[in-house]
Amino acid sequence: MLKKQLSEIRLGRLELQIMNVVWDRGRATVHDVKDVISRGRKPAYSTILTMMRKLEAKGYLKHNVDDRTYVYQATISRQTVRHGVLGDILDRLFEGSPLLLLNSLVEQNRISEEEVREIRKLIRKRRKKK
Amino acid sequence: MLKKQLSEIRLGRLELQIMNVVWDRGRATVHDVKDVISRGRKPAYSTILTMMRKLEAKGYLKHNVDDRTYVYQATISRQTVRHGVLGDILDRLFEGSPLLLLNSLVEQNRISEEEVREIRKLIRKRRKKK
DNA sequence: ATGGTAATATTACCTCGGTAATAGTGGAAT
DNA sequence: ATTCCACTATTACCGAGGTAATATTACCAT
Repeated sequence: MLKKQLSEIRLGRLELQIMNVVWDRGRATVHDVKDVISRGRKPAYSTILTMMRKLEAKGYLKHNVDDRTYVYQATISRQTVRHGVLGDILDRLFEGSPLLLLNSLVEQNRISEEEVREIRKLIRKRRKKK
Repeated sequence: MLKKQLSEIRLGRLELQIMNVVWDRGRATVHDVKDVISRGRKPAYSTILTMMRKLEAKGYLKHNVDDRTYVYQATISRQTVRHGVLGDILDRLFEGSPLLLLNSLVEQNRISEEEVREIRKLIRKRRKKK
């Protein structure tokens, strides 16, 4: 498979914001993205345009022309990027150990008993599917 | 406190490798780091040197001179960086939801019943400490 | 046909991580 | 005193993410 190594997926802040909008909406124009993105200092239309072209050049987006307007869609799934990025920081910052990562989440009070119950559910569901 | 926002911590691949060596050893010279880092195309001594100077300029390292040689130490803890980076991708890629992140780990088969048991232990331990 | 409008295309620049060659410096050995 | 050695300091460059002004294009309305 020609599929790019997951660990090679690297997206900057703005790139990821753009991808998030496209993922959320399924399809999005430059204007759509510009309208959604608001973060203090909002990027200009031409900035978004440039970045979306670059994302397309990198193969993360593709576009169709609809009435003279480019409508972009993602060619890589959110899940794929999530897995790639997570695996990457797992390796680089947590010695490849999910437990260390989990521990960090616990220390930040981001996991409580409730989340633990949910995880168990997820695991059981997964086991059944297999 | 003047403490920099955690979400602003951004370390490149090589920077993180260097920090990892310094964290592991407590203190390290440029040579120490160079000796430890080996990743296919190994960086030149002067590359490590430059990066360590930059890390010091950014406030992540400091040095003492020992017999004419710079001995570096970290000024930011591994835990702090872990929390910062994790919080960052949590916000940017997982809608701030630890559960979505957990789900991603489960999908990658990085969490099984065993890890779940460990997490529960961690949480209980944490609760007791408080 | 022509001018306005709404889109994309082009171009240029900044910052930063990464890379490394080369220059400088100062103690040690002869 | 001179050379060598082992460091650090300086300098320069590349690629990529980010930023945006400006140019171009092409439809549409008059």
